[in-house]
Amino acid sequence: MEMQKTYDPKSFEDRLYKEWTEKNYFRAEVDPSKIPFTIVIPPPNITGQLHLGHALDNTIIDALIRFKRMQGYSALYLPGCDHASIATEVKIVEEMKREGLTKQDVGRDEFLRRAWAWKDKYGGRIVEQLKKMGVSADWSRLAFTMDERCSKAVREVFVNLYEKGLIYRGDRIINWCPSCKTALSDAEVEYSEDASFFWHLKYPVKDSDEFIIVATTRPETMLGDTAVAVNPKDKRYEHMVGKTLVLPLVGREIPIVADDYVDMEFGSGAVKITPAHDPNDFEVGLRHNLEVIRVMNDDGTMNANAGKAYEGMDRFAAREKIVEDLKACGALVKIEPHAHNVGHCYRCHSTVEPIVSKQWFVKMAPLAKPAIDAVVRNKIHFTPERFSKIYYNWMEGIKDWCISRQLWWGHRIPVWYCGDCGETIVSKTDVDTCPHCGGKNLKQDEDVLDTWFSSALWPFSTLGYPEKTADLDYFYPTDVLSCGYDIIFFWVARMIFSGIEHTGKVPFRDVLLHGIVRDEQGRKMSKSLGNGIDPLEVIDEYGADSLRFALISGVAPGNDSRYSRSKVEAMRNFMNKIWNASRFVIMNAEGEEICALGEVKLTAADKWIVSRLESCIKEVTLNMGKFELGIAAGALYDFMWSDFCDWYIELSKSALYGEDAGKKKGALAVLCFVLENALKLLHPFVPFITEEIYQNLPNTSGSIMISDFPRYNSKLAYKKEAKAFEGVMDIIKAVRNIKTSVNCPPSKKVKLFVASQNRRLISSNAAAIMKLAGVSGIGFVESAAEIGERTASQVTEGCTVFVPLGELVDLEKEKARLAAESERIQGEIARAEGKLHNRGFVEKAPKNLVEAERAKLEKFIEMREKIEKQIKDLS
RNA sequence: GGAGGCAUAGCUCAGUUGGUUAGAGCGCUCGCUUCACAUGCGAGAGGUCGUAGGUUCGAGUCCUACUGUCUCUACCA
Repeated sequence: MEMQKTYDPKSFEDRLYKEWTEKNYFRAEVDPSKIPFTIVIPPPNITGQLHLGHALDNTIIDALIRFKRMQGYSALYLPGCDHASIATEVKIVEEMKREGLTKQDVGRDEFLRRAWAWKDKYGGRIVEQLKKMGVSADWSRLAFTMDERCSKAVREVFVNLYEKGLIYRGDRIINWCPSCKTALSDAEVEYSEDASFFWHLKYPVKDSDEFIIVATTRPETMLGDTAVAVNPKDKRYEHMVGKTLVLPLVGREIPIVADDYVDMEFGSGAVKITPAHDPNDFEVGLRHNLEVIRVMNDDGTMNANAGKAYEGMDRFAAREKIVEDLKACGALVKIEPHAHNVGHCYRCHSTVEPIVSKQWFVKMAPLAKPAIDAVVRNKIHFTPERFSKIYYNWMEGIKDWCISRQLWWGHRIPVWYCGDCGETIVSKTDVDTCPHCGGKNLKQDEDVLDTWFSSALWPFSTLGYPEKTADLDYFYPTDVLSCGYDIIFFWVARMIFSGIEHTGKVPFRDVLLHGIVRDEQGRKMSKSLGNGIDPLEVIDEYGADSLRFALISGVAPGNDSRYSRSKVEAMRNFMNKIWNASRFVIMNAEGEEICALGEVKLTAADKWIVSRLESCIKEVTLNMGKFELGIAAGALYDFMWSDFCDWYIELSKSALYGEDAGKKKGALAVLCFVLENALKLLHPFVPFITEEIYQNLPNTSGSIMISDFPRYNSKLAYKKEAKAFEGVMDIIKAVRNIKTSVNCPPSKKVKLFVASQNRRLISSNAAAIMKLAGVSGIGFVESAAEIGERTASQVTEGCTVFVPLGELVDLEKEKARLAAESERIQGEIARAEGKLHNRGFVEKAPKNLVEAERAKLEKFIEMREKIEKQIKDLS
C-alpha cells in the first residue's frame, strides 16, 4: 500500500480502535493457562470531561496493560466512572438553578431522574474520550459506582461493618457546608489562610468585680458558649475554677472549668468553650458534662438559640452585629489582626462550619492497623517509595470517618427507622416491615453515603463482590493501582483498609503514583484560571500517540510535570520520524523477498543495529517492570531516532542501492526485523501508529497488539562486533567534523586516508563510510607525509583519519583545532592517571573498573601521541 | 506545628543499587534542495549539578546543616 508522506493520525486512529474493538482484543478472559494482570481505572467523575490528569492516568495504565498483554498475561483493564455524589449534585443544582428550580421544588425522585440523565450523558462522553486516547480497556466490564453490582457491594459492606460495630451513628462535630447543606469528611475540607481577627472578649465573674478575657476568631459562636476553660496548673486562675461567669449579650451563667487542653502560654490562658461549634470544645464538653447549644441552622443562619436579636441572620452578618453589640456593652477588649486558616468545602469553596450533628461514622482505629501493616510488611508497595511515609503519617493519625451526606445523589444509607416502635433496622435488602413490632411505618434514612465509600470498594465491587464470581477469584487481588498522589487519602488508603477488611486480601500489590500535570508556567490547571487543556483538542491536532508519548516521556514516577505544546509537537515529530522510517523500509521491501535474520549473512553494520536493538529490549523490559515508563520511553526514542534512523537506515542504503544481491537481501532482512521489534517495543506507548505500520509490514501478519513482546536474545547481542563497528562510526564522524571545520559542504565528496591497525574492518565498510561521510575514495597510509597534500586530520580511538583539502585547509585553524583536542585528551589523561595513582582506588574499586581505567589511559595516551604528531607534521 | 518534594545547560526536565568524558527536548550558532522524513540532515556553543561541611578509593547520586521554592497534613482558642 501507498503510505502518505507525512504522519496523519486522523487517517487511521479511529479506524484501528474500531477494529480492535470488533475483534474483541480488549476482552480479558478468565484463562487458567495464563497469569492474570489487573488494573482498575481510577474512575473519573461523571461531572464533566477528561482533563490531562486523566490522560496521564490512562496512558500509564494502558501502557502497562498492553505491555503485559503482549507478554502473554490475561491483562484486564477494568474501566468505569464514579457517581461523585457531592460534585455531581452541585452541578445538577446549578443546572436546575438556571431553570429557576431548586431540589425541593422538584423532589427527590425527579432530582434523581435528572441525575441519571446526567450520568448517561457525561458517563458516555467520558467513555468516548477514553477510546480516543487509545485505551485498551475491557468495555464489556464497564462499571459505575452506582450500578447494581457496586450498590450491592456497598450495602453488603455497610451492613457487615455495622454488625461488627465498626459503623455507628452519633452526635459529633463534623464539617458542615452551609451551601451544599451537607456534612463533609475531614478529607473534603481544604484549608486556606484568610486574613481575619482575634476578638478579645471580657466575661465577668458573677457577683464579683473579676473577669476573664478570652479570644476568639468566630465571635458569633459565643452565643453558644457553655463554659470557659483554664489549665488546672494555671496559678492565675486557680481561685476562679468552679466559679460562674455571666455570658455577655446572652446573660447565661456558665462555669469556669479546668482542663488540660488549655495551653497556658497561648493568649490569656482562658478559652471560651462552645461544644456545638468546635471539635476541641466538644471534647472538653464531654469531659465536663457541658450543655451543647447549637446556635446555627444548616444554612448558616443563626437559630432561635442565638436569641431574638440574631435569629435568622446570616452567620457573617451576625458576626458583625455581635461584635458591635459586645463593643456597646463593654465586653470587647480589643481586636487584633490574625491570619487564620479557614476550612472550605472542596466542592463549592464556602467556609465550612464545624457543627455538632447526628451522622454516621466508620470507626477507623481497627481498620487502620492492618492497613498500615500491609504496607509495613510489603504486601503493598508504593512507587515511589517515599509515599509510604505519607500514607503512614495519615493512617496513624486517622480519626473516625463521617460517611453520611445530606445529599440525594448517591447510595442511600441502608437503614430504616420504625415509626411505631423506634427500632433501627440495618439491612442489605429493602425493608417494609419492622422485624421488631411488625409495623409498616418504616422510613429509610434520608441521607446518602460519602462518594468515597463506594470508590473504596472499587477493586472488588467491580469484579462481583460479594458474590464469589470467577472474575473475583481470578483477577483479584489486582496488580497495580495507578493514580495521582493527590488522592492517596481519599481513595488509595480507603481501598487498602476496605480490601483487607472485606476480602481478607490486599486490593493490589503495587501502588504507582504519578504527579500533577501542570500548565506551561507550572501552575495547577483549574477552571478558575482557565488554563485547563482538553486532551481531545490535543489529540485532534497532533494525534493520541503524540499526546501519550509527550505525557510519559521525561517524567519520573511521583513527580509533577508540565504540559507544553512544544513537547507534544516534538513527539508528533517523533511519530513522523517513525512513520517515515517505516515508509522507507516498506517502500524498499516492496516486491522483494524478506528473509528471516538467520537466513542472511550479517554485515558489521547489521550486527551493530541488532545489538543496539537487543540492549533496547533489555532496557525497556527492565524499566517497564520498575514502572520507570519515562526511562523506557526515552530509550525507545533514542534507539529509534539516533540508532535506527540516523545511522542504520543511512548505512543500509549502500546495500539497498548497491549491486550485491546478497547484501541487499541482508539489509532488507535486518531492516524488517529491527523495525518490527522496535514497533512492538513502542506499541504500549503509541498503540495507533505502531499498529498501522505493523499491518503494512511485509514480514508480519495480524495485529501488533496481540503479538508477542520482544524478548532479549543474548545470541543477538553481538557485543564485540558492535563495539568494533563503532570504530567505523567514529571515522565517519571524524570526516564530517573535519568537513564542517573547514566549511566544506557535506555534499562535496572528499578523498579519505586512514592510518589504522584494522584495515579489514575499514575496507569491508568502505561503502558505508563513503556514503555517510561523503567520501569519494579511501586510501590507507602510515602517516600524513605519504599523502603529499595538505590534510586536516582527526584522531579516533582506533585510527587517524586524514582529509586532503588542499587550499581549503587553514593551517593555523587546523593547528588550533588539534591543540584543543590535544588539551581535552590531556585532561582525560590527567583524570585517569589521578585515579590510577590513587592507591585506594586501585585496591578497593572493583577490578573491572580499574582495568577499564587502565585501558582508557592507554588509549588516551596513544591518541595524544598521534595528535602531537599531527601538530608537528603541520609545522 | 508536623511531614515530604524540588533546586542539574537560556527554558522544561531525565540521570534507575555511588563508578565511562553529566544527557534529552525546545531555544541558540554555523552549514546543508544527500534519492523515508525541512514535522528533516550534519557540525557546534552552552553546566564549578543551590551553599557549606561530612562519609567514601570515588558523590549530581548517600549523611548533616543552611538558603530558596513548592506541596501535603494539623488546625491552638
